[in-house]
Amino acid sequence: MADTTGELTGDDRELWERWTRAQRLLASEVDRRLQTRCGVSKAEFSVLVTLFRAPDEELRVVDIAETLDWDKSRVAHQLTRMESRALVDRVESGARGRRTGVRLAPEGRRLTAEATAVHARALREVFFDVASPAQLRAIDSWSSAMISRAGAPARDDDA
Amino acid sequence: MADTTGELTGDDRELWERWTRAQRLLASEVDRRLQTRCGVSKAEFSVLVTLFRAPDEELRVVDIAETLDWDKSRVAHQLTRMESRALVDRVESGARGRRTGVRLAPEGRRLTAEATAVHARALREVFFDVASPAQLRAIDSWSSAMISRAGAPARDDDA
DNA sequence: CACACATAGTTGTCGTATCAACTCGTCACC
DNA sequence: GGTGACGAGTTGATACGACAACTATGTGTG
Repeated sequence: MADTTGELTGDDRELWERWTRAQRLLASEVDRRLQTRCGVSKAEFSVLVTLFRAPDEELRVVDIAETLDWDKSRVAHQLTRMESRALVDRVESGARGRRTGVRLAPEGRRLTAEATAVHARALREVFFDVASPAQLRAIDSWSSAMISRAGAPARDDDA
Repeated sequence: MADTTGELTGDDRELWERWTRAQRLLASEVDRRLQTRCGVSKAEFSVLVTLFRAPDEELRVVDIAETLDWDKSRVAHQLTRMESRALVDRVESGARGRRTGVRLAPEGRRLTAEATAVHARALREVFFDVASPAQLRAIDSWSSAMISRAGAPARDDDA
């Protein structure tokens, strides 16, 4: 609230830079572990977990897009790649009238279990066991405020 | 600290998802403002600010790469695009022996000033004026801990 | 039944990020 | 003074994400 131009103090600027840098370090460390230990990208993991949580492990493209807050074409492209890796199957629905569905393939289910464990362990080691309870509370309350302020819905990646 | 597998509690998982979502909302809002109000992408802005802060507004590709923690080829590609927009010039150094340098072009300098103001105002409105002082302190202390834990150097984008 | 219209999904294009290969100049050493 | 290693920079291949155009499958109304 210094002035009317929205300028920042040097301290503010440094805080912002530290914070974005810390976020980036954390995210890339988690991604790196997923990639090197399971051969799964963050995007793939997001899709796998979303499907895994769904009833019958089946969803429509649009459901995945809404859950992850992705563009539907991004989902389609991603599914094409994952289908070629035999992680998911595009099925002729049957259930919901006549639309197509996407299901976890056996290999996808196996990978999901493996990656979920790696992901959880990574989060604990590089985040939850590093931050103090007070820091976690502050981060969480800020997150909630930010989200409710934006009003938006979806959930996104990083199960 | 539940067990030896690194599993997370449901609360932890929700906290993590809220937090990554909040980060994403904040970052995309700032990026969106930069893009729509100045026609500058986050990557372009990072390069502009890095050059602007440098002595003589001139750096080598490698300096930019280290400062932003980018791959040098990413910098080269980015500079090619920005050069075609007349935001930067590749100069025949002169100073440092015979290597090439990168300088802010006049249009780049103008844009930097404009974008810096927009960026600062955006940060104030969507971040500093939203978070409480206590939250900011906690976020900052966590960031510092995270960075020193990683030991890493560079500074990255988002001036 | 036909027509328009909405919804779901795919495809193509472009800009961007990563990786590896390549060029070119500098320097050390024989 | 050649030659080989190294550092700096560029380029090309490939993958990914955003956006828009297109296809195909409902749904509604005359």
